Amino acid sequence: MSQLWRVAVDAPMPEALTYEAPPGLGIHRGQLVNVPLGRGKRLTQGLVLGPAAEAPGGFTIKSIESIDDEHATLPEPFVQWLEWLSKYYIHPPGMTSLLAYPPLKKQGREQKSRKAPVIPQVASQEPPVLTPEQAACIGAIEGHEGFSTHLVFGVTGSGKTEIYLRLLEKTLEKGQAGLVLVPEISLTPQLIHRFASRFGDSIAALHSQLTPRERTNQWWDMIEGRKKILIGARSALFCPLPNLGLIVVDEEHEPSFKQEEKLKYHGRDAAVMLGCFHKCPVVLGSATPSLESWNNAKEGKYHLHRLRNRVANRSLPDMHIVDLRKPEPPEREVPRDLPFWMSPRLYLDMIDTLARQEQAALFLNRRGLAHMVVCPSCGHTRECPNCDINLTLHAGTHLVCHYCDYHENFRRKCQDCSEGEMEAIGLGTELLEKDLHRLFPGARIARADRDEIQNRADLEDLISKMETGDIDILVGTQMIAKGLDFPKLKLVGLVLADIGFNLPDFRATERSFQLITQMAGRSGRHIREGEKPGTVVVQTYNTEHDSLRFALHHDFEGFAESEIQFRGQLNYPPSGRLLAFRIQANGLEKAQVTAQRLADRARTLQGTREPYKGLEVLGPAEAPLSRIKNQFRFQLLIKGSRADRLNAFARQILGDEEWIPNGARVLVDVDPLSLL
DNA sequence: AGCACGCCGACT
DNA sequence: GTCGGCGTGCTC
Repeated sequence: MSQLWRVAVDAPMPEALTYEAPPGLGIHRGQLVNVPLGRGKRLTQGLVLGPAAEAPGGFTIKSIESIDDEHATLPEPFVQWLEWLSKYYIHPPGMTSLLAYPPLKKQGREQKSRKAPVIPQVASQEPPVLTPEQAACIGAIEGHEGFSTHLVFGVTGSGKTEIYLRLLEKTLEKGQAGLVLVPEISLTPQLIHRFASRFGDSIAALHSQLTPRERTNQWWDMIEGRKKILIGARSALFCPLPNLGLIVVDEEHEPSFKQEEKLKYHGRDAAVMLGCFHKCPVVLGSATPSLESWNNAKEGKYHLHRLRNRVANRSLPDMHIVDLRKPEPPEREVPRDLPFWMSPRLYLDMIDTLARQEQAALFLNRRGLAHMVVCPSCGHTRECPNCDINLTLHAGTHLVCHYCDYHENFRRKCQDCSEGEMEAIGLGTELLEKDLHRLFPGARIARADRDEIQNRADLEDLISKMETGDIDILVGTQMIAKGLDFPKLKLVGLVLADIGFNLPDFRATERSFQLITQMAGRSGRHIREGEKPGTVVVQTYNTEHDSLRFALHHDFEGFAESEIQFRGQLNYPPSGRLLAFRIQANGLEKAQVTAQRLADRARTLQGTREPYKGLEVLGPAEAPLSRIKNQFRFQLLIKGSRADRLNAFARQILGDEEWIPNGARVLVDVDPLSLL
């Protein structure tokens, strides 16, 4: 009898399929092969995972058609990593494995392209002199052999990038390849430029703006060793680099590292595992580390490296918190008709900034705005008695918890101070811009939000206008908080910090803290020692909020300690682990029935197995965006303390999936970041 | 996912 | 009569 092989085929099969190898075809693990699948003469690609012990019943075993000779056998550590991804995130092994190949065939001969090259030619630059802190950090990381994970915790401007560059230099000297992951948003030409000025044409890049052809060419440049350092968004992990020597994850706290569809992996966590299989160091960097990473560092799983000082002794900005409930009387006269969102303090700071020919940026987090209910006189918001997260307003009549489905009627009168009337606040960047034109006639105002900035070119244009000083006031959402570095920007205003606090998500406080700290980092980045530092004004109805108390003093560690302790009380990450089931169906009834059946299966299973009794099953609850294009959505949350147990539990609940009604879908999100 | 099969409406 | 719409189901 000929040899049987397990092949992970490019189809949504929960397991690899079994094929036989025709004589003479030298099959081994890690090869890409073509196999017949289904009744027609369809051929599909698949990754050979290994020999099969025995033939499964009920199938006539088919033969592997051929070996795909365009692609060499994947490195063994990489195959192990793919298997881990598939198991950990409960995703079909074939659909996971096939992500490791480029979208197009290899280009025979280099074509002449009129498009600008992916990596620009730039003049090389002398490396700056390292600060003692930077040198110590590099030395400490280099002191480790094989796999280790390092969290570089350094305030904005403390020179984390220089540390990555030096470590990458050493990696190249050893003849190894380096992988640098950054959030898509910060993968700008400026960043690639900076790397190119140090490593010349040893750089390849992968990001969403590349055409399939460019992507394929970059992939081969790395695989065949013409390029040594790959910079990319999370998907760059799937380029099977031979001889990988270092992985860097910059801004490791960024939520965009989590893929929210298909294989719902976290780029940072997947990077750590890839380093583990490759036995190479992984360096995570952030000014506001995720609490997951911070906790791992505190528990000794990651090595912590602190950079406490900004390079060239640049000072941190002054932070001011403005209480919108009772703004302080202004020092000087202000117009009587200031809009409610503009405190006298912010107004005067803007006047002064503009008078000095410096720039101001106003930031408004628009997400979740429609649902936000706040008491204007005391700042109170209603929380769920079971989940300790804010309730959201539905149809203007009742408040709902999206974790446990708790309902209560919406009462106008504030139940905390019995004075104010709870109200939903409406505010958008367009309104801000309109008011600003009235308040600062003649000022050049630019708006940066999803409506104004549609693509990379728009963002480039905005950046260059900020750099040349063609903009006086910048108004925007999320996107202006990240990674931008403008020398003339001296005042940053956070218009309404509360919007971030009140999202119905246990990570809301963490997000707020990160956002405030990031915004603060934008202000006065290029101030020299002795000069007046930049200014940050944070307006809020809730001055006592934890994220503000700590951000005010640039105290990440204090914040992390307090927040981790709070999360621990309710077993939220990083103390506990979460797993979310997402239920979707084309009818409300069907979605509801499926969700209930799933919950019943979960609770029944919990009763039968001792180790599952420590898990918590929450829900099912209607998802906040409960209907999208007539797809009705519910979710079921599982809380536990151990990832392996949650994983096993989820697999058993799903079982053979035969119980799922036709037209309904049950998706698993392991370590969900967003519960919205 | 992708492809075959199946069971109903408007065409030469 | 049959061409083709896309809902349903299966793949070692």
